[in-house]
Amino acid sequence: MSNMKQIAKMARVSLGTVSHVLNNSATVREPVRNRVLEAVQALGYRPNQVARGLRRVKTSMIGMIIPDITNPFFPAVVRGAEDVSFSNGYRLILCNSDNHHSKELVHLNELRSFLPAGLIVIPSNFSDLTAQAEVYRRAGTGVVCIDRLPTNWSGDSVTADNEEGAYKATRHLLRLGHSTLATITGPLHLTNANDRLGGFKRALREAKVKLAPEYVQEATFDKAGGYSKTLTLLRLIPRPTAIFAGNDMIALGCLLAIREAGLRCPEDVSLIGFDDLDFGETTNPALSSVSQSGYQLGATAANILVERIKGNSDPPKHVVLETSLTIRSSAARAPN
Amino acid sequence: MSNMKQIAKMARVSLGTVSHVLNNSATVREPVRNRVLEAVQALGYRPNQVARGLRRVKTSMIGMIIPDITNPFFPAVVRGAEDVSFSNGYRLILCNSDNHHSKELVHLNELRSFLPAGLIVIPSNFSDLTAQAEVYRRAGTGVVCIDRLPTNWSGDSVTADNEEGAYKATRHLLRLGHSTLATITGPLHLTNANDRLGGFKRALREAKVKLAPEYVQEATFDKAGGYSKTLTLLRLIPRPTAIFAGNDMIALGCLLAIREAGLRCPEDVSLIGFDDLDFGETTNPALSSVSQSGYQLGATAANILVERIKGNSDPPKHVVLETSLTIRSSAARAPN
DNA sequence: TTGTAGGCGTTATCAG
DNA sequence: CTGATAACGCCTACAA
Repeated sequence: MSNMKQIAKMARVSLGTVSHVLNNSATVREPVRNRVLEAVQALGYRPNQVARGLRRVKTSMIGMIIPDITNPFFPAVVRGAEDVSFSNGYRLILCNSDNHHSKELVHLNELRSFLPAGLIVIPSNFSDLTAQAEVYRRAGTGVVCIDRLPTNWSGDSVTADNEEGAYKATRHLLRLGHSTLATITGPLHLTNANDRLGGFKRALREAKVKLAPEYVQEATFDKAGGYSKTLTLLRLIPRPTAIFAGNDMIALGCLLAIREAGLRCPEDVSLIGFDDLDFGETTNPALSSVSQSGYQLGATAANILVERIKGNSDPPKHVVLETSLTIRSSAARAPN
Repeated sequence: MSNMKQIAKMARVSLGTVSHVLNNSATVREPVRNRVLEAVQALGYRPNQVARGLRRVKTSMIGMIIPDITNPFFPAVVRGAEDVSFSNGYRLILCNSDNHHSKELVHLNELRSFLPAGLIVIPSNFSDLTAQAEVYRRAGTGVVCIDRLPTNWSGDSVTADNEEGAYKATRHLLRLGHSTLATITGPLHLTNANDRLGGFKRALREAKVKLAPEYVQEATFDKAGGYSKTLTLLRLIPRPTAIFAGNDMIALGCLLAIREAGLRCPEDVSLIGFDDLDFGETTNPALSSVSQSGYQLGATAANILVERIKGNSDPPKHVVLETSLTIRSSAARAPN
């Protein structure tokens, strides 16, 4: 790999001049400039990112910490972030926290020594990142939280409009004539799970539909959680005729449990999920779901970071992305 | 962030000594050594990875180039790679090639300037990485190809036993009494797609079952590909009673097309996929599929890389991972 | 407009 | 066993 010294020699200029034309840090006369550019071409020179990072005290890498890339909601988020990072000259370092705050902290701490230009994090359970983010901020490194917010978060954030999405889904159920509704939420210490519950409750309140506490079940954001809590719900009297699931994985568990209980979806119990993951199209019945763009979540976060890196120091941004209801066949009119 | 100079000052030793205790590059007397370690503790020192990388001409990052993290087979691969990388002190830089060889080359070229310790790549379409890999190899950087092999690849590789997996699936179909079989393959210039076709053909040959060329359809590795080629297959006379799909995404498309043609799976046409992705459990009918571990694919590759980094210079390794048949309900006895 | 030189934090070589 | 010191490749005052 060639370096600036070789370029300088070949172009018969000094090292500094090479740097100047490469970074436009000083106007260099055309002929000289051209000689440098030609040498760069000839040697296939590319700046050594590591040396540059050391000198600038900031590399062109963006750290991304997510719970688990294996969870089907996250790949799109990562892709969105990677795309805008890449097109702005940044690379993504991917870290999985498995939703453990301790692992998240390890990543946060260790990533610092890589001098990333910024950080995108989907907080783990019980996350409080105030202290760590402050360390980064002091080093001039932006941190943006997405999808859910850690406690006390006051920095940049991008989230979906979870409350509104849940509200729309619940209204849809209500309009279909359901009056015994239930919900299986994600872990309620997660802001997204909690906001969705809020939207669900608001819709019921507005429709003056009662909600007994047993009809709200908290689960983990996965199939197993949805499955077991659905079994619980289906034993209730009166049995709910509609379930709003905190996300599609939970909804998948619901579907399994409903089938196993010898009931039919949507004839006996209607179901709406959240996230609108790909598999929803091909479940039986096809899953109605609140659609949010994971891609946009990641892309928006990366964009904010790029702005911050460029020097934007506006007060923290809190972007809230729209959600919409995708109607398929898992929600139908309430049985009499 | 503290640095070695501060450690040295606090421990009243020279910079070099600090380096020696940190890297065990020389035996340092207990008391001195302890003073250093204490200072490290006290200041919460962590080596600056960027400076270290510059000096060593090698960072502790592993580059990973995959087609698209959004394709449901790849997240597990990435996770496997990330896990063993992380536990060995390496971080993963994730790049998406979208299966374009040109984008893959851009990544390959640009990643060099980050001085990665190694590279894991799932080759794109029509990939020939010989030249690039040679450049890396000369720099002492290992490159391991996984899942499918680029043309002329002679370096380290990890793949699934695609031929054997396809063979098992086809045998299963044969044993169920099918005699008019068809397959929808992935793009046949991809080694994995081609190997699967090979296994399919071998099973038929051994069973002395004829295979007319129209019963082999090549498609892209996705739902759309499976859908349109299934429509083609179902128009054939005699209509195939069993389809072996090149992967689960294709199988999903098959399912849709079969349904749309007014036929039933598995009563009218049996179906087996490849990859055994999560959604296969919840399609209707649940999808039988050849199971391969994406996680192992990634983890094994990372392990090879770690060995190479440690200095292992054995001849290229070609690890082939086992595949197994997961039987669910999409394949049944042939209709009379 | 161009060149010079110091230093970013580490590691490695080589004296002592 | 420990300490100086010179790189690694790049950027940026500052000088010329």
